[in-house]
Order: sequence, then C-alpha cells, then structure tokens
Amino acid sequence: MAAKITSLQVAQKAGVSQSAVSRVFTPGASVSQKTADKVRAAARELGYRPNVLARAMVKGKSRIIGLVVAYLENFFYPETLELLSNALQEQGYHVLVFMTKQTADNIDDVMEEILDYQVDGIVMASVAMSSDISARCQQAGVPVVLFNRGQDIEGITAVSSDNHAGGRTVAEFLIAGEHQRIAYIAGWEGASTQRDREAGFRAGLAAAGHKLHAYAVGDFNTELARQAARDLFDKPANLRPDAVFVANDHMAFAVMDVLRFELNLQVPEDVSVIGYDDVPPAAWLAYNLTTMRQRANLMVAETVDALMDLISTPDTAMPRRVAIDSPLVVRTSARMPKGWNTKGSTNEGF
Amino acid sequence: MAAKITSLQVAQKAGVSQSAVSRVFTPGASVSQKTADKVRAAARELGYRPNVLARAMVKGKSRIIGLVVAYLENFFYPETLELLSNALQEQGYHVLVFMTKQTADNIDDVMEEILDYQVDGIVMASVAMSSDISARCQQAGVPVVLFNRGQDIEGITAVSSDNHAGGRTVAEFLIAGEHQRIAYIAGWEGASTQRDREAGFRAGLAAAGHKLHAYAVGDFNTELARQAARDLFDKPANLRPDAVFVANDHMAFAVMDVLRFELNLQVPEDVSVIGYDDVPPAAWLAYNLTTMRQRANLMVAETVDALMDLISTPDTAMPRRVAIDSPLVVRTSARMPKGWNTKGSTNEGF
DNA sequence: TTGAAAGCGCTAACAC
DNA sequence: GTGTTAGCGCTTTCAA
Repeated sequence: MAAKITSLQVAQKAGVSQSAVSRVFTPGASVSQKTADKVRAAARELGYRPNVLARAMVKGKSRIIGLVVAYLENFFYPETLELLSNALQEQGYHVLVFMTKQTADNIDDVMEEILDYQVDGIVMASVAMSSDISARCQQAGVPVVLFNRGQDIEGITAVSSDNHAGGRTVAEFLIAGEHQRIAYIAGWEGASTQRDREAGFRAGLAAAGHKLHAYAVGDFNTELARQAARDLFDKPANLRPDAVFVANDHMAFAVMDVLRFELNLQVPEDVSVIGYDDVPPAAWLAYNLTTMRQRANLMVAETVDALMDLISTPDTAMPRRVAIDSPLVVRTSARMPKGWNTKGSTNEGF
Repeated sequence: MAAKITSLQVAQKAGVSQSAVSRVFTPGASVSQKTADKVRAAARELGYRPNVLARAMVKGKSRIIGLVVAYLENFFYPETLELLSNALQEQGYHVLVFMTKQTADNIDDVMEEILDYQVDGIVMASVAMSSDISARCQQAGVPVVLFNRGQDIEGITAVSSDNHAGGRTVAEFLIAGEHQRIAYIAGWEGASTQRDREAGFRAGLAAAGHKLHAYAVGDFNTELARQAARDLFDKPANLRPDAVFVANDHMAFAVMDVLRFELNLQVPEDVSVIGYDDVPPAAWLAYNLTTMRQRANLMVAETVDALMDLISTPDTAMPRRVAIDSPLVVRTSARMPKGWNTKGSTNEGF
C-alpha cells in the first residue's frame, strides 16, 4: 500500500508551491497556463487527487447529503433513492444513507449522527419530523427537505404528491364505475400521505353523496393489509365491498392475493382494487393494478432543486411546500367506468 | 443559524483545555471522572458534538464505506442495501452511495470520486471490477469487497452465492420433475452470477444425460427477457420447452407474464418456471415462484465481516472468496417431482 | 500570478 | 490526569 499523495508532494515534483497546486484544482482560481500544465502533469504522474474531506474542513462544506429512510421494502423508495442519488451526483453531491426505524428517539439519534458528518443538507424520506429535530437542524444551519411527507411545522420544506387530490380522484373513478360498497384500507396513521389520501378519498365520496362502506387499517404493512382484506371481504356477497382503495401499492398486491387466492374473488369482476404509487410491479400483468402514480422523477427534481436553493442562499431561500400532481393510471384491476374520459388520467407514459 | 460549536468553546465553558474535551469524546482515553462530568455538562449545554470530518482528517479514517451499485430495479439490491447499511451502522460506519452505469469508463470515474472521499472501504455490488481499478484501490490502501460478483483477479475479496451449485440444483429439480425440453434464459454475460448459474445448470443437465433444449438471452433486463420468452415459447406444443430456468427472478416475472397472458400457457401445467434470488415478489401468490434463494443476510454479514477484517488488519487479512449456500425454495411455478425429498430445499424460512 | 503563512476542528505525542 | 504543541491536507488571505 503506497502512501497517499498530497498536494505538497505534487508541488515539489512540479517545482511550485503547495498553494499553486491547490489553485489548479480550485475551479475559478487564478493560475497561469504554464503552472497549471506543470501541476497537472505532476499530479497525473503521481496519481494525485484532492482530498475531499480536507477541503470540506476548511470550506465548511462536505458536499454530502444525508438521506434518512425507514424502509426500502416499498419499491417506491429504491426508485427514489436511485433518482435522488443520480440527480445529486450531477450536482457534485453524494448521498450518505441513514436507515432508521420510525420510533422517535431512534430518529433523534440518527439526526445527531447525521449532523456529525457535517452534511450540507438532509433529505428525510418516509420519516416524520418533529419540531425539535427541525430546530436542531436549523441551529446547525443544515437545510432539511421532507420527501413524501407533509408537515405542519413552520418554515420546513416538504415535497410530496397531491395526495388529497389523488384520493379524491380515486373516489370519483370508483363512483363513475358505479360501485356501491366502497372500502378503504388505510396506511400508517402517522404518515401524512395516509391521512391526505384518506381525507381526499372521503371528500370525493361525500361530494357524490356516497359514504365509506367499510374501513380497515393496514399500516403500510403487508401482513396487516392481508388481515385487513380478510376482515373486510370474508363475508357474503351482498355485504362485502365491491371496491377497495388501498393506501399504497405495496399493500394492494397483498390484498389482491388474499382476494384471489384465499377468498376466490375475481378482480375486478367481484371487486375493484386501486392502489397508490405506481411502483414497477403494478404494471406486471399478474396484477395490472390501477393506481395513482407518484411521479418520483418530478418529486426528486423538486427536492434537489429546493435543496440546492437552500444550500446556496440559506438566508433568502423560502421554504417550499410542493405537491406534485398525481395522475391516475388506468389498468385492469378496477372496473372501467362507461365512457370514462381520460381527463387527468393516463394509461401509461408521463 | 447559530455558528457551529467547537471543542474549544466547550473547553472554555468547562474551564479545561481543548484536548481534555477531545479526550472525553475519545473512547478509551484517560480522563478523570470530574473533568468528564464538567465537559459533558458544558457540551450538552452548548449542543456540542465532535466533528466527524475533522476527526477523519487526523486519524486518516473516515468511517465511511463507499457502495457502488448499478441499479436498484432488481429488488435484490434494495434488500442488500438495507441490510448492509444497518449492519455497518452497528459498527459505526455509514454508506456513501455511488450509482454507476455498467460501462467501464464510468466505473473508473466513479472509483476516483469514491477515493476522493477517503472512504475506509468499498463494496461493489452488481458491478464488475477490472484489475486496473483493483490496483488503484490497493495503491490507495482502500479495501474492496465484491458483492454478488466473483472475480478472477488475484487477492480480491468476493462474496456471492454458490451460483454453480445453485444452477445445478435447478437442473436436478427439473429433471426429477420429468421435464423433457428444458430451456434457459440467460442474464448478462458480463456477470459472473450469470456465467456460474448457467455453467452449473448445464453441468447438472449433462450429469443426467440431458442437454439444453433451447436458450435465449435476457441480459437481466425485463424487456429482453420478455422477447426471449416469445422467441422460446411461441411455437407448437411439441416443440416448445416444458420448463425454463430464468437467470434471475426479476426476469422470471416478466417471462411468466408473457407465458400466461400473451401465449395463454399455464404455469406449471404447460411450463415450469424457476428463477434465482428469491426477492420478495417471488412469494406473492400471483407468481409464487419456485426459485433459488440468495441469502442476502448471510452475504451481507460476510461482506461486513471481511471488510472489518481488511480495515483493522490490512496487512494480515487474507482475501476471501465466499460462496454462500443457496437453497431451493419450492413454490408452485414448477411442477413438483414425485417424492422429491426436500434435501437442501425449503418451503419458507431459513 | 505566485509563495508564505494562518488556520479549519480535531487527535496524539510529549512533558509536567 | 492534564495542558501544550504539532500536525492531518487543504483553502485562502496577504504580500510580493
């Protein structure tokens, strides 16, 4: 193992000062062409590259973004992570991953750890934020953006889908499909996404003079979702729902499995199923799930944009509350309303 | 935004020297209880925490592990990432993510970037390694472990499943199931996993006096896998395969969709399908895929163990070549051999 | 344009 | 056990 090459060694080899070397590797510093050439030659020969950490120390900027994420089982998050990491890489940043459980003190610990790394910003995905933590980051001068979670804390930037409108659209679609007994399987109550989807859904039903026929909680957990499906559907045909909106796709797949393979129900003939997210398996034909798409690409773009804004102009950047439009992706898991115009909905594509 | 708190400020507040503060936060340093108490009190009051980057500078250890990964669409990788990140967190390390495309020069660039961060180690998942890169890391003194890829480069640590044995097991299972026309849909030829699975599979067939009835390449890509399935199966019943081993689950789902929904074939009555990985959707009942499990938990444990070994004793640690045993998970996508004893296979669980 | 010098926040000898 | 001192590898004044 050879020792690490420092700028000083390059300087000596090139016959210049150490600070000259630094300038050559500092975009926009003033160096003569001649010096630059000499230095680059020496650097190449030695295999020198500037030490990012040392640079971070003196500049007070690490070019690291901390990402806090609770679970990757829901395929929406891997997708997000890939998009986010790529987008950030393009801006010269990198993602340091912190996994956490949802419990509050765990998150507190994780936040402290994150701050220890002097990250330039934090993205919290699928994780709630207390005002304590928010204050802590504020105090440390580290901008935070919430991804796929809304929050009522003042001054915090949050990027999510328009879950309320999304829930409402589902209600409209189901009603247009002439469903009579409409059910809802909820996600985890701690999540704003769950609350907004449900509220929008209920509002949509109410607006058409309908009300929820049945309700169960799945907590964004497949096993609980499965149980919820049994509770709701293991009944005589005239009592059981003829449609169910499941708060995310991850649960919806489990629900469809129970419906078809445990209860011998046809989807959508016996019951229509609608999910939320449009994760990749939703398009797999064995499910072919009608669902609300979360436009991860746009959500990530907004997140990165907000972050860059907050980082470059911490004093003037305004906190944003972004709600990306969420289109309905019509597939075959829900009965198609007669003459449903595809306003705001889509079969595929963006 | 308050300024960042330094150890010096804590020292002043506590009325001790700056190095005393440092000692308090250095496990195993010698400090009196009294000093420690004073310092901790002051630190808490000020909200002080040591700057990890500064510590990294002087110690030459960043406690950051770089993870290079090409894609997260194959659900095997998110699972890995979650496991890896958790395991590393327990050891006081964190994962810095670098996404890359498979192309060689891209990887070169990514490696340089990684090295710039002074990572203590690198995990390359689903990414091949050239001997150039290997040499570069060696020179920089940064240990690398290959995850889910073998490699013939000398002295490099690689952790994967026993893909050869796995492929062989699939052949045995299919033959025991009295299949006559056995096909294979290959993954990307650049991947050792693909090559080993195929070699093992062919060896297993040969050992029983069988040979491959048909072959197509899916490159670990769903669209190509779909096309491969059409090429192989869109023929009269007596010509088409009655079983297919697909090089990973990700492709196997796409293949099953084509079989069932485009070609109207029954699985497993008309054709048995076997995958590799045992990603979560393999257990979803709509697929219920018989597959070889990659024991991600064990693979990750080995990876972390090897890494810690390499980091703590760089001079004496031996490169490892680990091949984790890969059990067959019998579900319903392949015809069950009569009297198949479950030696080495499993229905669920570990 | 360039070099010398002063730190960034911390750890690790080294004396006391 | 504790303070003093010398860096870790870099960027950034400041003079020249």
